Amino acid sequence: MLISELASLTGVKVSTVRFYERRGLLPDPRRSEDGYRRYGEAHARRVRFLRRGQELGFALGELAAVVAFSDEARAGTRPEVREQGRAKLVELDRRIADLRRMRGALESVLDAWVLDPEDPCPIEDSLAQTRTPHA
Amino acid sequence: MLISELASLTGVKVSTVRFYERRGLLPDPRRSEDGYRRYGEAHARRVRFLRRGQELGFALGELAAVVAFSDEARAGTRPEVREQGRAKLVELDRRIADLRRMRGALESVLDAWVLDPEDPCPIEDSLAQTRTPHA
DNA sequence: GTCGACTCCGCACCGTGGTGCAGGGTCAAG
DNA sequence: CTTGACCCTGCACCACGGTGCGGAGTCGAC
Repeated sequence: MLISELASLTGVKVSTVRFYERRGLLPDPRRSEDGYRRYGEAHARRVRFLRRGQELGFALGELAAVVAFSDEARAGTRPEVREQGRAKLVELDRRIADLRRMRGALESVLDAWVLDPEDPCPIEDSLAQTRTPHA
Repeated sequence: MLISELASLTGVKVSTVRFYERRGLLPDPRRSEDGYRRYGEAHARRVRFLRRGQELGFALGELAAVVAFSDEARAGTRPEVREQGRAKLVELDRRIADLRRMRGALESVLDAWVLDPEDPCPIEDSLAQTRTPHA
């Protein structure tokens, strides 16, 4: 398929597809005689993955790493790659736990609806543990 | 406390604290005679919330809305505010579900570790449903 | 009273993730 | 053979979320 088809199929703009290609996030497609980019289903999957991953709060750089990792997975199986995968798993767990806590707090605010103005807001509180202040 | 104390307590830079203030994300602190900003625990809670929220993939603008919502909650209880809260809840559920799916996919890749190079990568696939292509 | 560490303000700059435009080519329909 | 809808490249620009710098004032210790 042509670039505009890929774009509309995945809900991104043509310029964004080319941007992903420049950044190496999307493998260079083959070109037809006229120089037009020709895409397949795998490209569409990749673009959807990138979009959704971003919505979930991953940076393009991270997604590039995941993508590289999954390529590695098919190719090789080097142990540091496994390590990275495990680390990502831990991070995902943390993220999920935080979102669940936040969700719970929001729901209880929505339900109970009576707050003492002197108390700290439970939504803010739900994420407020001091964690590694990371530098 | 002074700005640098707040900053180191919450793991952000002094310039970032001032930036949040400019953006209206952090309430203007009272000032001492010399014009220095004086912060309390509530400010620290707010900053931690903003940081963690960002890590979870919320934009500052969204967090500003949540913050405003939680302020509303204490103050008033207008029904459109409730609506927003409900909408946020749905979004959180969606996010959590996606992260769980992604986690599961990553784990199974890590466990099974044998992939047919012809199959689509399960990690990519875990997020690949065509959803509202949003404009 | 001057040193170092802090504060203030304003403004300019940076990386990330796109978006748009100029200037050009391709292609099918009328 | 022109018109419209596509495609190409390169470059400039945008919003977001900060970050740093200059120039100036403040504060505690020596």
